[in-house]
Amino acid sequence: MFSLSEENYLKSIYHLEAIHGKGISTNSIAKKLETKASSVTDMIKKLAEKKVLVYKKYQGVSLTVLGRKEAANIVRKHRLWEVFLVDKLNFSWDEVHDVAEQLEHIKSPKLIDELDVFLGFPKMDPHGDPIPDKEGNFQKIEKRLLSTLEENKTGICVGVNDSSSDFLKYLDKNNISLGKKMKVLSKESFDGSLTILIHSKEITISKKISN
Amino acid sequence: MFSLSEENYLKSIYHLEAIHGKGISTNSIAKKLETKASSVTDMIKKLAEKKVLVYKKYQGVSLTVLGRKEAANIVRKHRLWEVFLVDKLNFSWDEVHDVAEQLEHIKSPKLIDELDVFLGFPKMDPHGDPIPDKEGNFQKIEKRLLSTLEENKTGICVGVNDSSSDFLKYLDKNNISLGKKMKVLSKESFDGSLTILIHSKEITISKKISN
DNA sequence: ATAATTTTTTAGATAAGGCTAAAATTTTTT
DNA sequence: AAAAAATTTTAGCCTTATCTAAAAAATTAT
Repeated sequence: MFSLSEENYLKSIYHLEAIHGKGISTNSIAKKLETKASSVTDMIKKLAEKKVLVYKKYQGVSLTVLGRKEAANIVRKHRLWEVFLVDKLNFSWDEVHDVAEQLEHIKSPKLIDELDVFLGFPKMDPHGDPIPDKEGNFQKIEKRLLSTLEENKTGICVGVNDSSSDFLKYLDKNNISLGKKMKVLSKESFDGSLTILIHSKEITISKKISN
Repeated sequence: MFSLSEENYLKSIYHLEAIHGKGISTNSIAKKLETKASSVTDMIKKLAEKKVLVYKKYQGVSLTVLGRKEAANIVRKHRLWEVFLVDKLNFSWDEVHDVAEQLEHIKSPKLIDELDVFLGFPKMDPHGDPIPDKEGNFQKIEKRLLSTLEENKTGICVGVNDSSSDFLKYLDKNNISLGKKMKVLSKESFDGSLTILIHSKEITISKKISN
């Protein structure tokens, strides 16, 4: 069994590996968890003893198969709870993160199985991120940044890269949501800003948004 | 904001006050929480500083208005989650306690409000215990122990005094559930056992069960 | 009313998880 | 290749919530 703190470390390392591959540095974990590198060193030693990751001094860490499965399960719980909050309890997609962050640590296999049934076995969370199954596997769908789409090409919004409340509220205000079609009308090479057509309305968005 | 441990103390003291009135002893709290009296002394000092209870050395504790409201809210959350588990996720009434014990500590006012809406503002949990509103008030319904019912009188099961899995499974096996009518046919004065008519079937139950 | 017993509190220790400051190691620069 | 910089680890300390053992107070029995 893992403590709340151990679970948060596992989850962070899991997310970091998804982006940067194996060999995650102490500092990057510390940054992600908003803690100090020295605390991270202590914890990864403990997690290495528990066989969920491999650690060699000064070399960063990598999850073991066991660790990855454990982490995927926490992510699975997080995302299922997000679906529950949005679909059943009228939360908007910018409100769910903090609550799901708490709910993901509830320990009960039956609870999460039944929640999955109750929600109709969703494959995606409200931000377009995939929900792993119990083995930790999930559908990968082809994704590109809007900023890499060429002029006059059309794409469908399948996810967001940033789940901060501020960003999601911006999208809501501009009527951008999952499943929406959008066409790139023009790209400004000076600052990378983009004019797109969505809902037969033209809007201009910054490079930061399109990324 | 209260820690998980502080919340558990508040809840225990709240339940003890409901049975024994004000002035709850250190030892009784220790027994309820399966901890040591010395730990209780430490914690109640802390809770007294936080103004949720009044404490005088060697005199036991009493909840303040603030403390009672805080505790009632935890109980509210616990019982709403129990309703959710039984009504929506196919849990049986003997399986819900441990999970609700975890869920009751999730912090999000919106979550619990919306859950209340989603469940249709239930007034009772699956064991027949009342669900307090946000102010800590709840419907009191007249209850008597089955063991105090006279011969040839009929009553309706409105709750249970023991929510242990073993007891609830026993009730399931004998088809006893909330709302069931039962008539006392005879009382055995020797051991206090009772023969009752339920579902047009006669069964004999021990004093322990009827209490 | 004094002695024995029970309850409660205090004192000191422990484990988890985090911190700061300093030391060790690795990486980057020159 | 040595010096400088950055990263990582170690050492020692803090807080929270526990515990045990001993002391203090209250209660019960004689």
